[in-house]
Amino acid sequence: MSSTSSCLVTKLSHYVSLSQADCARLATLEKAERTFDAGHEVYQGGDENKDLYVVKHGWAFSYTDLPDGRRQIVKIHHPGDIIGFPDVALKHATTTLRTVEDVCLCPFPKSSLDEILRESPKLSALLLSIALRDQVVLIDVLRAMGRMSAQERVSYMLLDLISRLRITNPGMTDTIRLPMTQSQIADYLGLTNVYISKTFIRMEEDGYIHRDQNRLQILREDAMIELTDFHDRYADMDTSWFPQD
Amino acid sequence: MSSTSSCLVTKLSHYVSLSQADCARLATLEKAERTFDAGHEVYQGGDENKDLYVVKHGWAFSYTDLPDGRRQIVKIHHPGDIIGFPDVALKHATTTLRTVEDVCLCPFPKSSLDEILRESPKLSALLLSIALRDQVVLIDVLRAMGRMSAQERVSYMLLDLISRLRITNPGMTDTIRLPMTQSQIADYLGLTNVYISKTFIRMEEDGYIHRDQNRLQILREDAMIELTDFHDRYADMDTSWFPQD
DNA sequence: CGTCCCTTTGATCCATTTCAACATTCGTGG
DNA sequence: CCACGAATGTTGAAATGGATCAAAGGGACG
Repeated sequence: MSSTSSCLVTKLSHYVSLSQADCARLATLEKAERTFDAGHEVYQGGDENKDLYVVKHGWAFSYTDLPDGRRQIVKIHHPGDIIGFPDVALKHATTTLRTVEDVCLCPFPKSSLDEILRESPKLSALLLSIALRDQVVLIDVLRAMGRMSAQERVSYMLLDLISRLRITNPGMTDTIRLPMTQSQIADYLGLTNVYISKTFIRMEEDGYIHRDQNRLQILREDAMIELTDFHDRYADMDTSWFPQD
Repeated sequence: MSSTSSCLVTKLSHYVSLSQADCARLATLEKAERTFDAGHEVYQGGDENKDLYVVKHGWAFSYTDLPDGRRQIVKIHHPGDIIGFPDVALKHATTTLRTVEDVCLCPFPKSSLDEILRESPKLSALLLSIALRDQVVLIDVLRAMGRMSAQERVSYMLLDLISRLRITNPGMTDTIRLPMTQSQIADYLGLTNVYISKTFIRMEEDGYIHRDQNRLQILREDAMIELTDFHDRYADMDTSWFPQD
């Protein structure tokens, strides 16, 4: 299995150069493979926490429901992402994982982390950094949810998505495929499907975006960056303090 | 320096038993000590990221502002907490740190983490778990901000605070000291100070809470837990997969 | 005892929700 | 290849939770 076949290695080596041994360690995480249809629930909140997953292709998301049915999507997963990482700290899954489209996932057991922590300080530092960077991103989302209007939130979401996709896909320009429904976008941004529709229409009229099928073009990225005070958290991390192998 | 003098050791050994060597490693993080007056800004978002801090006593919080002044408080820090952990992944601080009252902090350099990652797999696993658990907590906050009413958010905040304080303070019953102003609570919950006032009054009338000076008693904890579908993320973590020293 | 900060109160306003109907797209089987 | 039904998106009217604004109380502290 060559390292180029692994989205995870692609994503992680964007930040720091990895030894052969470390690449091999990561590759073993993607040994197993399972495919799921669109709209399938892979595991549910409350389930015992057995596996983590690396996304090979397709989009998925994690969500929680309140008892009365209100739903909050907390994370959108793309190829190369590790799913279920936060739940490693706890005995039971805190979210439900649902596919957006047909998806291929690579499950691996929590205990694989044990080996990494014992044998590769550098990879440990990288995993820790990813976890901490994801915290920063969650904080950005929190800021959006707590203090931004609908249009600002939508803008923030689009900027975040395109920044993430650019990491593994450097050829990307200003157009993204957006396979999620407006109801799902609403559940991610803490709004309603109706208001997402109205906001998209408004943003299109105002020349911020252009929609065509499920493709979305960002026309005024700079204006949206200013509107939301957006910071790209993905482009680079501080790896200067990492232990050397 | 005995281990009982360290809030950090107290907090961490709640989850897993630590070797003498590991306790000593943690204790060195708390060697230095600085005190700050109430309402002081210790560092600002955008500053170069040099130190982390362990809280020795007093409350503080981290926040970000939008360019037009809207503020979001993203984390409230208590004794034993590590401040600035998420920013380790990045070169610059993403939030500003402000004290709520007189505070004593122990600064230590990022590079101390390097030593821990190289020398103690178990402590590395614990730090990683803390980071991941904090992600779960942020997800809970996100759910509250995205989908809960004002009264539910206030309830969630109070339950979260009391759960955290119970870790280092097992004698705690149902009454907490709440040194934050209503404006600060509003900035944490994505509301306004006016509406926080109205919500507190309503909750007091309805018999959920009782206020006296800056002490707050939770009268109907069970009802509030049900109202918010609250889960305690602090009481225990899954340490079963940790490497042994 | 005056000043400043915090909390409370009430009136009014507005962004978003809710509800309901209608339009469009898409997948599926006949 | 078309017809159908289900899911998704759009539209408009009415309702509402929380924001905004402004003024008045209350407490702590010099």
